Amino acid sequence: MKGTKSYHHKDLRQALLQHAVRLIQDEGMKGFSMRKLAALAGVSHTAPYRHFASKEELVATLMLDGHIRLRAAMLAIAAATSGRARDKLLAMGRAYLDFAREQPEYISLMFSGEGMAAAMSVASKHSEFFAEDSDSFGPLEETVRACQAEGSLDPSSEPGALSFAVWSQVHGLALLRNEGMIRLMAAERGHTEDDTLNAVFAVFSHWYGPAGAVGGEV
Amino acid sequence: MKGTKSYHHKDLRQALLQHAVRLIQDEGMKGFSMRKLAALAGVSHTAPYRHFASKEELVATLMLDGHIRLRAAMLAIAAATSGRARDKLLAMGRAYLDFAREQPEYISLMFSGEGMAAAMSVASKHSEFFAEDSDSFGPLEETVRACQAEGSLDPSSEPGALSFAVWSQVHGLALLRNEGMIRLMAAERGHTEDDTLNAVFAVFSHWYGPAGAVGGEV
DNA sequence: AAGAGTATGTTGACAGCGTCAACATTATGT
DNA sequence: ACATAATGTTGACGCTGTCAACATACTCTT
Repeated sequence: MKGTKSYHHKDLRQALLQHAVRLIQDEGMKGFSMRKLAALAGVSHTAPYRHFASKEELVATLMLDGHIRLRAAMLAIAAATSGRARDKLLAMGRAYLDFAREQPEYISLMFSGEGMAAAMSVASKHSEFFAEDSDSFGPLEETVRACQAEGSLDPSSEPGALSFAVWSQVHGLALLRNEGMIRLMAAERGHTEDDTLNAVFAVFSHWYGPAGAVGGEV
Repeated sequence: MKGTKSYHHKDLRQALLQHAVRLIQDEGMKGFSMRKLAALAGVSHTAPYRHFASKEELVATLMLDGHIRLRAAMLAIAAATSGRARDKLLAMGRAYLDFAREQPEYISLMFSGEGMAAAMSVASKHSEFFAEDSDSFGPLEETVRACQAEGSLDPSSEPGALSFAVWSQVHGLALLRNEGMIRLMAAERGHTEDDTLNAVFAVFSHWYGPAGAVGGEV
């Protein structure tokens, strides 16, 4: 076999995406460059342009990938959680936070400035962006509806707005954590970050419904 | 007078910061460069380095500035709102959203990646960062405590966690809006962005307390 | 008032960046 | 087998952040 790996790489593209994730996690968005990426993959500095029209498009692809993973993680935890929809919803929130913690650069890329702008400008050309399987909001909304049906979330609220409210708080919490705000505040008060997160989550779950026991940890 | 403006500018620094805000709002973080900024201020491309050690430090300064403004806006609206603490809290949330809308680049700079990283690395050298008057969280927490005292927020929750929960949701909502998520979703459902925002806010206020009328608009 | 010292601004250079054009090599379909 | 497309390389361009060396203007001591 030997795999004469000169010239044709077959398949780059995938290798580039993988290396990109690692590069971003190692050096942050600041230190991420096409040329480093190319070097990492062992190709010359313009080879990536045979697979991505621009850095923007590569980043957008990465972002789409992140949404697919996030959606998958939330669906998985929802399926694995037996019991009331309310428990599923809280578990999904935890999954969101976990994802944000384990792949901080992914999340900040998916939602913050660069990624979103890139995705928007690319989505107008390639319609496969924003396909169903990258929709990480849909599953959340479904679960919210289920909560309303079982009475653990106010049935009189409009489901879309309610879902957005839930998304907002877990998204906000995830970002504030990623930005170090929680660690900062927790330290000032002599708490651990995890304790603070759990306390905030308890507040959420207290808001959500007529209560009941809440399990799980961050 | 004539103002022979050659050489000494007196005072650059301030002029640079002002031009920076406009530049960022015009071209976004992507198109913001030290050299453009210098050109805008009518000085040569390294002049800014007499006032800021690096681009990072300039951005961090801008971010600090944003926090000061945000805090001021929230304090102002709180002072201008008469009535229950609960109304003050909601008004502060609106102010947060307004600030995020009017200065989207400011907010995304203040909280997202670049700004935060810059601030952290600069804060270790210049201790005036994170002074009291840039603390936009403190006033929020105070109001939350007042809400607990008057009974419009659950008194049994730990005030810090409760405040964080409130911050998380308004912060998340602001960012999701800035990233275009709300416009996207609202459009899909045939609503306006403002209607959606109001609906989400209604959910928040419904969660917050034993209810009561909620006024104001986005 | 004179001159020293400092604060501020300029010029020129450097490496690294994203991207384009021209060219080289390999894979594929007939 | 050969034409053609797909993929990779080399070299160049203008832009970026930042450094070193130099120029000019303000300020303070005497």
